[in-house]
Amino acid sequence: MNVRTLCLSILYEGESTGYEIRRLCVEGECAYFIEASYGSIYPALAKLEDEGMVTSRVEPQNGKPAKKVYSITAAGRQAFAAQLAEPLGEDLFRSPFLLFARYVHILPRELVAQRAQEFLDRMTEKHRHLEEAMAERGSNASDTWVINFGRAVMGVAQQHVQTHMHELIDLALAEPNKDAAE
Amino acid sequence: MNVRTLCLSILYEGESTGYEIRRLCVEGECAYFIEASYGSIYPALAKLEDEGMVTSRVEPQNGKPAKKVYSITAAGRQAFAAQLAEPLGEDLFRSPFLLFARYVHILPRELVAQRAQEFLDRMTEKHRHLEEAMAERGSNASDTWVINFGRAVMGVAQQHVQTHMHELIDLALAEPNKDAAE
DNA sequence: ACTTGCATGTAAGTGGTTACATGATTGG
DNA sequence: CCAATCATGTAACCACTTACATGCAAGT
Repeated sequence: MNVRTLCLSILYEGESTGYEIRRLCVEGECAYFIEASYGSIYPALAKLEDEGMVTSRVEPQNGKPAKKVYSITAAGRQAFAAQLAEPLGEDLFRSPFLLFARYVHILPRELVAQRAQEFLDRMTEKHRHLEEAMAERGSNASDTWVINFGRAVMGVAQQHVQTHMHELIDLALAEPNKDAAE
Repeated sequence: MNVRTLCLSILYEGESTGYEIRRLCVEGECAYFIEASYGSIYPALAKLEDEGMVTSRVEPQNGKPAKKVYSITAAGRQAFAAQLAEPLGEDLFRSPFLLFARYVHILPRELVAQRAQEFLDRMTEKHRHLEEAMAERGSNASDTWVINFGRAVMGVAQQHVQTHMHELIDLALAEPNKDAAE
């Protein structure tokens, strides 16, 4: 979905700031994987305030710059629920690596090995992250459901790459003469 | 990646037209899941021709409008390979349904059941599509690798939803009085 | 008569990202 | 002294989507 809805969903759970919302998405607890930058979050929050979906208060901090804490309003909650009731957009999976993988036969073996390892590392990291999220907190039941879905999917993805990456690497071009160079 | 690279990747395998490229993506064989509309494909092809990455020839057809068949050039092949050698963008998975799922406790049971079913149907369809792609054609080894990855992931995704969707539905709001209405 | 499929393309709009601007404080 | 973290925001840019414009032929 869009950043607007993302903001409402986070504020639905409790007060937050633009900075924190961004952190939640990038490093974050957001198990359903979405990313947003400041350049989209701050304008979205400002617009939501304009529309009366959220309110803000400035909270000074000692040693740190003041922060603008946003809270969702009744209208905001209603708008969010209405949004969820509307037909959902399609789920999309975009993988530059899988495009890369289709052309390993024209690429040097070394590069393929490196990219495959990087892909595996990212899968492993995401899986580990979800395992952690599960173990840590007493999240509510639906959050748990979402995390478990993610765990299941990431689990096989990681395992599949781990056990089959060498097959992909073997399809790559013979590495350009390394010994001959020296 | 971007539409430009997408076009090069398809033309790398053989001649094609803007119309066909779009069909390949939307309905298509493109196992690594990407979508693009005419509004992005046609300009991308025109620009690639400007840059000498592709050439085109107009092919009249009887009963159908003439089509513009594009072919990749040596420069195009080189540019594509160079593109693949560059650091890959991150794989991203965006699921409106998983956002929806986190808030089932504030949504009517009927709606949740419907959306969950729709989600399952889409998973099943995608999985079936990959199974078909595998069975059908004598695709090359790297394409097969990519399809197998997709099959593995889609397989568990589908199965997980199938076996656990009722748990999610049970978390929904009690359905608003239906019998009382009449 | 109307819709669907084939086929190409443009213009306007959207929903973002990247980079910049600012500034205080803490830690290496 | 420099980098990083906290914190907010804007402006320029980008890729892509949606809707429009055009047109012919075959099927219903």
